[in-house]
Amino acid sequence: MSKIELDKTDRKILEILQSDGRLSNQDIAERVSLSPSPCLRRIKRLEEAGVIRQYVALLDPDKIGLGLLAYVNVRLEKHSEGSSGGRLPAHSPRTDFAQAVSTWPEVVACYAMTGEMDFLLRVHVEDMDHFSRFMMATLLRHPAVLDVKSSFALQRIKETTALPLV
Amino acid sequence: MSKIELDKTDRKILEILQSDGRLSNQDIAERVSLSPSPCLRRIKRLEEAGVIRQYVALLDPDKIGLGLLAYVNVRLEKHSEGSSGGRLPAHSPRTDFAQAVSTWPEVVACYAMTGEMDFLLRVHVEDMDHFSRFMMATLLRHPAVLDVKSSFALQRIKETTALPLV
DNA sequence: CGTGAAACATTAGCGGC
DNA sequence: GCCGCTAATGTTTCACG
Repeated sequence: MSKIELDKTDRKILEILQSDGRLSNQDIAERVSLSPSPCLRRIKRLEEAGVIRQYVALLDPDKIGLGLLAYVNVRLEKHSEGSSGGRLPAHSPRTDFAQAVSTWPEVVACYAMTGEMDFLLRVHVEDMDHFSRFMMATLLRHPAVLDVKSSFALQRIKETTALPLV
Repeated sequence: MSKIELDKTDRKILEILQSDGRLSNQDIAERVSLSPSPCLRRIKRLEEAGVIRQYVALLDPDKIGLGLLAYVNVRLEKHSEGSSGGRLPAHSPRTDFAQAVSTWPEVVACYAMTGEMDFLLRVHVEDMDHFSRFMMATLLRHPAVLDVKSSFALQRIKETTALPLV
């Protein structure tokens, strides 16, 4: 569940796989100056420990017609529970909203956040038209939503899935 | 550069590769009811067209000691250019800032945004201590930065790199 | 689009440091 | 403990029908 011990070679392997997840074990082995079998054993160990969570292909949003990236701050209605003490209710506005979000394909990420706004959503859509349809027909129609503030990406300065290896 | 024509089979392939980027061509071929060679030809075409941008391994931030995810809104100083008309200056606060951001490993994403705040940064760090060091020693020390507002992720409701295929 | 064959990659077992 | 060899098995890739 928590932190894993990584030596220099492990970090090198992770760096390589974060930048090219399809390199062959042989190539990786060569780059970390190991023979294929111990290299593969390390990779397997990292996968089983959950350090490597998944291998994926990253697509270009523009090439598949998703030209607009929005970040939407959402504030939910305050639910006055009152009665049942500190217990988490099975159907709070929060859990309802979290469940709904998971089913909306436009929303690729959603975090509960500190600060005034309760949630931050990352939304990929075709254009403003699609975005406003999503807002009117889906997000603003959800009963738990109190208000929202949207911002749109004008320019991608930096964007990587590779985490810094400390 | 712009949109590419995708048929049903292409979309199926992309969906599969977005969820498992290391599946063998043979497996993919089977799942889309094709034999390996036309399947490989399609994948190669999608890679060359730039629809598939990259294959990567996704790591678990907690497992490598990056327990804190922050979103930081940054506002830059207003630069009074005045003289040189509409031309983009080679050293505006904006381009300086964009270049600096690219070199900070904690910042994994940065977008220029609409709205009051000029930039949105996604920042992965170990803990609050590391975060406040990053703020004091790096972000707030940059001459172009006017002010910042930070929020922290309390809970990951949804997080995927897979884009919805329209 | 599919077949087949050569080139290449993966992976388990075993011995050595 | 971790490394590297070997050998069987499986995969990719391309010319050709």
